[in-house]
Amino acid sequence: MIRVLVVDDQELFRDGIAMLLESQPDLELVASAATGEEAVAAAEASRPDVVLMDIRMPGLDGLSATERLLTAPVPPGGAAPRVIVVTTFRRDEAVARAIRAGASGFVTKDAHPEFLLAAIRTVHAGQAVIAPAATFDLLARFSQPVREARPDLIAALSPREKEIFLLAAKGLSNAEIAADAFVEETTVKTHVGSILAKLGLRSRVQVVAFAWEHGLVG
Amino acid sequence: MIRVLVVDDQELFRDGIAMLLESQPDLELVASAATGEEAVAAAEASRPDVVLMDIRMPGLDGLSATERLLTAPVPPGGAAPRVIVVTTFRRDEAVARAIRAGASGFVTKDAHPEFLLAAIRTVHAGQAVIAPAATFDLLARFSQPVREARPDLIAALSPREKEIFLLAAKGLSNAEIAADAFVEETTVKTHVGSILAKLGLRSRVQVVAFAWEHGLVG
DNA sequence: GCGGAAATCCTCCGAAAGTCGGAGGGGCGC
DNA sequence: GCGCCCCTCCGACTTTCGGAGGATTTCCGC
Repeated sequence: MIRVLVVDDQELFRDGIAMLLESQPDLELVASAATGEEAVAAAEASRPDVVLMDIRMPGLDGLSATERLLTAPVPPGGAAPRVIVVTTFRRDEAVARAIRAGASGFVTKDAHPEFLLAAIRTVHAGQAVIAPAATFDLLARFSQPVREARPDLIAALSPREKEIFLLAAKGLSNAEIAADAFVEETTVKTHVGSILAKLGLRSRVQVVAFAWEHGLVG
Repeated sequence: MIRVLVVDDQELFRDGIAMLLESQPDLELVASAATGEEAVAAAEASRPDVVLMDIRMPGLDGLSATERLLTAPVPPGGAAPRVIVVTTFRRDEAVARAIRAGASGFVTKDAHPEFLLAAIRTVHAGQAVIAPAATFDLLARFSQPVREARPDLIAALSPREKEIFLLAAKGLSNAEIAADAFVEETTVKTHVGSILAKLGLRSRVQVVAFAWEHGLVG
C-alpha cells in the first residue's frame, strides 16, 4: 500500500482525492491537511510515502512546507516522503521553485484523475513526474539556451593549461593565478600564451567569454 | 477515437503495444512501421493522431523521422501528428534532441503501461509529457543553472555605458569597441572606467564574468 | 540662466597583459 | 640514446588597461 497525504485548503479537493484514492486497491489516504503547518505535523505523525501538496494555502505555503518536509530529519528505518506539488495554475516560476524545493513531481489540478494516480505510483517508485501542462514551460526553457558543457573544446590543452584556463576564466589576474597554482607569474604568462594560441583567442578577456559561452564555468 | 501509429523495429514491442491499445475503448492502432522511412510513409497514408516513435532503428532513426513528420506539409483540414519518442535508454542527449525535433513527449520503455496510455491521451489533448525516468535529467539540468536575466543590475548605467558594457562583455578591446561605437578610444576608456566604478569591478575581465553570470549576454 | 548629468575628447602615468627568444629538466616512445 | 612534448622559469620589449587629471558640448530640469 502506498500511503498518501493530501494537503490543500479546499475541502472539496481533499474529498475528491479521498474518493479517488479509495477506488484504488494499492493507494491509501492516511491523512489530510489544510495548511503548510498542518502538513508538516501530519507528515511527521503519519509518515506518508507520497504527499500531494497544494501551493496556495493560508499560512505556510506549499513550497515552503515542501522544503521543510524534505529537510526534516527522518526516523531510523524511515524515508522522507516524495512530494508532488499540485497547483491550479501552471506557472513557470512555480515549477522552478517546486523543483528547487525538492519536489519529485509537479502536476496541475486540471490533469486527468488517472494521470494523478499514475503520478503517485511513479513518484513512489522513485521517479519524477512533470505534469503535461507544465512540461511545455520546461520544454520551452530547455530547448532554448541548451548551453551544454563542451569539455572537448579544451581537450587540446595540456593538464596544466586546463588548470590555468579555468582560473583565468574565473577572472583571475596572472599574479592571482600564479599564487593559486604555486608558480611564477612568468610561467602563468607562458601558459596563457599557449592557451590563447591553441584556442585561437587574442586576450584573456576572450578566454572568459569563451569559457562561459561553452559552459566550462558557471 | 485516438488514432495511433507505432514505429519500432522490434516486432514484439509493436505487438505488445497493439494488445495494449486494443484493450482501450478510445484508442485505435491504425498502422505500424519498423523503420523511419516506413513511419513517414505510414503517417502520410493513415494520418494518425499520435505516433509512438522508437529512436534506435535501422535506416532513418526515430529522431530524424520525427523531424520529417513534423515538417511535412499537412493536408487541408488535417493536423500534424503528435509524436511521443519512446526509447529503451534514457539519455540526456536523447531527450534534448527529441524536444528539439518537435516531439511532444518522451517516455522510456520501462514505463508502466498505464503511463504510456496516459501519455498518449495527454499528448493528444495538446499537452506534453516527459517520462519519469527522463525527467530526472531535466530536473537536474533545470535546477542548477537557472541563470535568469537581471537587467536591473546595470540599470545604474547610462544608455551609452550599457552599450559599451555589452560590447566589452563580448570580449572586445577598447580599440574594437571604439571602432564599433564610432568614438575615440579615450572615450571608451572613460566609459569603461565609470562602468567599473558603478558596478564595483576591477577589470574588464570581471565585466565579462559579471555579464555572463547574470544572464546579460549569451 | 544655472546646475548637473551625459557624452565626447585629451594627456600623463603606472600597472597589467601579452609577445618573443631562450633555457633547463623530466617523461615517454621509437 | 634521441627526439618530442610538457612544465618550469627568465628577461626584455610592446601593447593594452585602468586611474587621475582636465576640457568641451549638449540637453534637461528647476
